[in-house]
Amino acid sequence: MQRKATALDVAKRAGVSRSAVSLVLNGRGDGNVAKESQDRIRQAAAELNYTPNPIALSLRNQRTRVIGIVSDEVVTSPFDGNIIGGADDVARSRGFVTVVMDTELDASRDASAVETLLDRQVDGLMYVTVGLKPLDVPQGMLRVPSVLANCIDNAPEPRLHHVIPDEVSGGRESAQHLLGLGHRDIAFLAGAETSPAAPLRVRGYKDALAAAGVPVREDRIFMAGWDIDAGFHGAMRLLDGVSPAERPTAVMCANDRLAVGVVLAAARLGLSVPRELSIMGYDDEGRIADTMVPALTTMALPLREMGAAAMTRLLDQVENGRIENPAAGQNGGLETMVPCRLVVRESTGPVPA
Amino acid sequence: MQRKATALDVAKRAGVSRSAVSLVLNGRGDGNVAKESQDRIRQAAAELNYTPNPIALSLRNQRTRVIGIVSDEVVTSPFDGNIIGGADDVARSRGFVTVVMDTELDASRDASAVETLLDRQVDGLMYVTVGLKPLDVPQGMLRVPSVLANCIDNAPEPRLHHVIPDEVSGGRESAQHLLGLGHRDIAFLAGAETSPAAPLRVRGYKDALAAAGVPVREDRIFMAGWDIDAGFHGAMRLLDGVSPAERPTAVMCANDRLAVGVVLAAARLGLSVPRELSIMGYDDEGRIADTMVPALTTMALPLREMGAAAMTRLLDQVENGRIENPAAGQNGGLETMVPCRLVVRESTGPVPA
DNA sequence: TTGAAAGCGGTACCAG
DNA sequence: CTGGTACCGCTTTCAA
Repeated sequence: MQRKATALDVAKRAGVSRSAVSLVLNGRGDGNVAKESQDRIRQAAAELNYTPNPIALSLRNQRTRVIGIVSDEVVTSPFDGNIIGGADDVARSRGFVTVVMDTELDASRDASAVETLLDRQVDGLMYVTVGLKPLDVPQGMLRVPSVLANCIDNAPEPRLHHVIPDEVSGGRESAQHLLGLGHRDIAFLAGAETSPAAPLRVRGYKDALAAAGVPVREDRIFMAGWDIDAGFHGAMRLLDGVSPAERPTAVMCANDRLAVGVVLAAARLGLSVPRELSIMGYDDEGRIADTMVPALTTMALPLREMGAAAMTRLLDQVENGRIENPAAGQNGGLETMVPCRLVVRESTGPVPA
Repeated sequence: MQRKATALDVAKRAGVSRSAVSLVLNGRGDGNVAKESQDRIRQAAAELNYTPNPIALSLRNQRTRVIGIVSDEVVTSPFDGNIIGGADDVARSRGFVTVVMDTELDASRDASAVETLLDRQVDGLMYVTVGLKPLDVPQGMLRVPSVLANCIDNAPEPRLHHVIPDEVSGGRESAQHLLGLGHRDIAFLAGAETSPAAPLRVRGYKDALAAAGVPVREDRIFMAGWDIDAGFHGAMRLLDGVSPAERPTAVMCANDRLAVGVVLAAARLGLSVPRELSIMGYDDEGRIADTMVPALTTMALPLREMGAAAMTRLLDQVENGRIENPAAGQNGGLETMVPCRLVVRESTGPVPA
């Protein structure tokens, strides 16, 4: 395959000038170019398989139709990749291309990633994180339309719109599911305070209990961590050597990995799930929650929806030519909250008699 | 912040012409531009914070210093993201930018992703997959320097260089680890035939047994799948209701998730790991193998190294200007195999007396 | 209705 | 050693 056809090639073949080609192919032919020439141009373009060179377009128009996505570790970690998936769907469907740069949690790479992207003239920027967290927004993001997915502008006066999951109601609905099954003693392995998601989910959990008239016991809430071993040890503390009467009948976990640890502990202790103990996860992590034995009831994070919502918002801004950062408080709409979704599988059941 | 400085701005400030600026800043000043002008130019450039516009550069040079990475589902799945991490490290260190497009396993998006990237004039392409697999190479990849990571050109006459893990020796060394601990009856949950990795690991396993003079029992090898439930049910079949004498003393798994299932089954059955049963994983999946209880002994996939090797190879080609695809057999070097790495943790131990 | 020409930001060639 | 100029591919203005 030889060099790609240029507008000049098309013009020659159609016997017109480059300007005519440009006009016609951009829909501004009528009233400027003779109908007949228009046909010849379109035909020639088709024959030559012509598409304009995006680089020349970028240089000329000062717009690239590229959206830069900076992630803390979405690409390299096993989590939350679907935020990017959802974002990319929307971008592609609107004729944009996304380019992803992952800083692998090295905060010093944030600024340089943004600068690189800006240098390449991206039309907009999106920052995505694994797990809800506050973000020190790189300065450069304020120079083009930008949006935050799964993170929140960590500044006294937030400047960027963010799209996040509704963690409070996620925690609330998880607890409600368990309450609905008759459980009254529900422990909560709540992750770690280092993530803002943990306290929010705890708040939801407490709200639900309170609303149901069930007393909240602080000693039933553990901030242990996010991994399998934390779930295992937390569960052992809760269950090992404890008489059935004193033991919680259900354990809510702040993610599915904790729940795996709890299931494992239950197996070690000979406790049947969900007959003797109900266990809930959170996240609906692919190929964990659904393939666990028993399959985990969990609260699904709306990852694709979050990505899609964030990208939609961003592109609206880009296409409306709002080059300036949306001043805070402009219309109060600095936050989009996407609801989580309860997924009932087999690890939860009615409270034991 | 206003418009970025251009070469013209620098030229004006230094009192020279644009051409002089270009020469000096590209190191071709000596012998062409007076020493003194050179200093003024460099100074002016520094003051104005000048960097050349990459888009203009691309248009002019017909080279973008962008490498396109197409992935089947590396971004959106929890696996193998570190291949991209390793590749990106190398690219960045050599002044290239990578742009990743994930087709989310939709093969029909392959070609269009490649075309989009080509259209944007990437200097090279890399295709990355989750798990070793044959790849129907999109036509477009043959038009620029390209390389395959974790996949193999699925054509009668392979055309593209690929970088893959050495699965045979991975399987062999896994088995050798167990053999070394005294195990003689080692079962293997080998994934599924749909992946070429499975038979390769099986071959390594058989090689090791044969070399140690241990008879291979086909009924000890299960092709069950890749997920937790497959591991669980496979293990139950192997262990449940079987007398200690007839039971394997170790189970090798083709990935860490299977191993999680096996650990779970062992817990259900009251078998202590590794005292009564040794369990090995494969992959060294982050935050699974290392946080499992007990932590999994496993065979680590050299993901970062693979990404780095593939990118190094690709950039060498790009920079040597080898625009044509490297004809097969050119120097026999169409394959790079990277060794896996044994990681010993707590799920394996000496064979029970 | 058409085509010539300028300009986006560079690089590289070539007279002077 | 220097500055002018053409060109990369496209859009857009403007004169004919």
